[in-house]
Amino acid sequence: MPKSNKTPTINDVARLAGVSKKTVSRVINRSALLSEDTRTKVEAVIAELGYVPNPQARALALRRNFLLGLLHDNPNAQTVLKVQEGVLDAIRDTEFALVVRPVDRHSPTLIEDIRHFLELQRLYGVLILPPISENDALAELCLEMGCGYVRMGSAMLDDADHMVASNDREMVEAAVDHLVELGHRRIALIEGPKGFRSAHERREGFLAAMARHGLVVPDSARAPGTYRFESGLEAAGLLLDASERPTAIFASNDEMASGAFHAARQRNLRVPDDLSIIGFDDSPIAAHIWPPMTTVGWPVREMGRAAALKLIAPAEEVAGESRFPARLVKRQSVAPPKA
Amino acid sequence: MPKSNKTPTINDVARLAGVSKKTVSRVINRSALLSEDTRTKVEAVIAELGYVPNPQARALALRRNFLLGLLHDNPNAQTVLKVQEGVLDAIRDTEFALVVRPVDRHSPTLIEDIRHFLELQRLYGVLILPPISENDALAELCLEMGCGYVRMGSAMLDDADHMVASNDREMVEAAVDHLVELGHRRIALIEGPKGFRSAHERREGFLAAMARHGLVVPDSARAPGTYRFESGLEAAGLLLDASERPTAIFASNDEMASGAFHAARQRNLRVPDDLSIIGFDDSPIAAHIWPPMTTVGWPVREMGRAAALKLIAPAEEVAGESRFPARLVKRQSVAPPKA
DNA sequence: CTGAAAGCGCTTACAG
DNA sequence: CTGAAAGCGCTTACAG
Repeated sequence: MPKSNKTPTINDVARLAGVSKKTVSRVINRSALLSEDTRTKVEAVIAELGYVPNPQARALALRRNFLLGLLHDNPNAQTVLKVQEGVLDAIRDTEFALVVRPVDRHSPTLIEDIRHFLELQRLYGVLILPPISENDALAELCLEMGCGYVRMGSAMLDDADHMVASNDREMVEAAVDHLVELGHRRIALIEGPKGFRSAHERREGFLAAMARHGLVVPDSARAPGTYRFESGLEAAGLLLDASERPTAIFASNDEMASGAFHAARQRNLRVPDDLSIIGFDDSPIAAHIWPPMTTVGWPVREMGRAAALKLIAPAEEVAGESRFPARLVKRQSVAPPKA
Repeated sequence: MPKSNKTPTINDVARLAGVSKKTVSRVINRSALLSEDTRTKVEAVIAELGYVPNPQARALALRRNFLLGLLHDNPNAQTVLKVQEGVLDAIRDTEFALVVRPVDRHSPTLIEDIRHFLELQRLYGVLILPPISENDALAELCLEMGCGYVRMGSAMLDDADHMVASNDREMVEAAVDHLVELGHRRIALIEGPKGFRSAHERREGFLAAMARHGLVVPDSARAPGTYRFESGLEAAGLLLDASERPTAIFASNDEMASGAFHAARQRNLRVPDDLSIIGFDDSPIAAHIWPPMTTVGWPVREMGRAAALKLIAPAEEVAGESRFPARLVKRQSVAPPKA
């Protein structure tokens, strides 16, 4: 018997099962070349001893850690945390752990920093959140370093094994359809920042739906934003002060939509009576602002879970899914336009 | 010369420097027993080769990983993420990485789950966020497992080496003082959930300040909450429908304060003209709600950084600090009461 | 299908 | 102040 005050090692298992360490190793790693008898016998001893392979030793021998990395540039605290929860759902009761790594997408040494990080930590794989998930050089780096990766984003930027995406474009179309059905014709857009694929997708969805309905979008009905609250406030100000005031605004995310609420209030415009507003993300503020905001919600946690499974259990069914539909969450910031 | 296509190991350094591996190891680990000459020579070779010790190998030999863990029960996404940023500030350019571990404080197997986690991952140390940082059994577990730990919280629950705390009680007193100075007398409290130390501290601060000003707090001026938006809405409803309506409300966090804003609006009460509101946390919603909310902000990121430094560099100056003063962030949800 | 030997890249007693 | 040997707990070729 192994000394009971120490955690058992592969040697203890081998001795008690009467096999070599190598055979125990084969059981741990689910090698196919094993007689059913041997496997059963070894598994019994493993269970009896409560043996768990030491991750540090495996990491050294395999030159690969049992760690998943989360690379992000803090787009939104709530999103990052939900992704973390999703990843945790996937790795619960496995030997994997989650390492987080916030980065600065504007750093000139971004790629080199991450290269060093991957080299040092020898991660099993990384999940990359938008907007840095849109950086192809980063994906190539992972490939080159032999590090698994899955990108999260608003459109399929990579093959299904390396991508988990929402359907932003379609959902914004649906949001515009919703406004048009209620009778809105002058619908304005607050755009996301240049260089963000999600901003691009949402704008294209908006313009496509407007075109489909035969509605024109004058320049005065489009305003740039940065995804930040202040930019939404400013953009909505521009939109609302135009000669042809819109009856509805689609803001490319909830934070900017919140800014639009403020801009409306500053002009004594009531939401939704005088102005309908739709946001995107279904972040907490959408439910907590007054009146509660209609917005597009996407399954962040599920996407995080699926992304992690693609990395650690590609055979599982969920791991095969790459497209995750969002949905329109109807609340009280939308009403028919006043006659 | 080592093969240039491989990352250099301690053997390469030893050979080139003409010393034993052990001596190189001493340099890496900053052993005191080393001649200045040897140290300089070895450091030169390390720099030339760009040698970085392999963390996996060190982890195996030391039975300890160069990983910091973040144990939390998702009190607030923004807070968790800011702590992560603070920790990253501390471990930047070190060999440490940050592992996150959300837990469920209500799980009956909480301690056993964490024990297993610590046993498996052999973390260097963990940072524990409130409210689970208030769990003494958890701290004892860390001690027992030989895992460093630092708790974050609203009061000193442990000695300075294991604690980083804000001064919630004082700050709530300051918030009440502010209201009293403006002329408020009927000030109500929305409490945080039972069992949260922060809720306790904030309530005690509130009551102490009211007593100091000689103001009574009838039962009708205290309402329970859960730190969630909905509970703030409900609690404020109770408070505002009481016969002696308060002219100001202190809510124990911003989320509940946001609920109070809604409750006021539902009753056609204007903030701050008819009702002043102060929250706690300085979360994004405080700045984005209308009107912008006066609240207590605490230095979450700095506290995260200090906590991490206590773990990895106890000698550094910042690592010695344990008390982190919050401050009152004055915005527009507070005004003198109407005559 | 199974095993003995060597190795992953470090550190820990133990000497000297 | 410095080093040779053994060990941390696994896996990888290589045999058989």
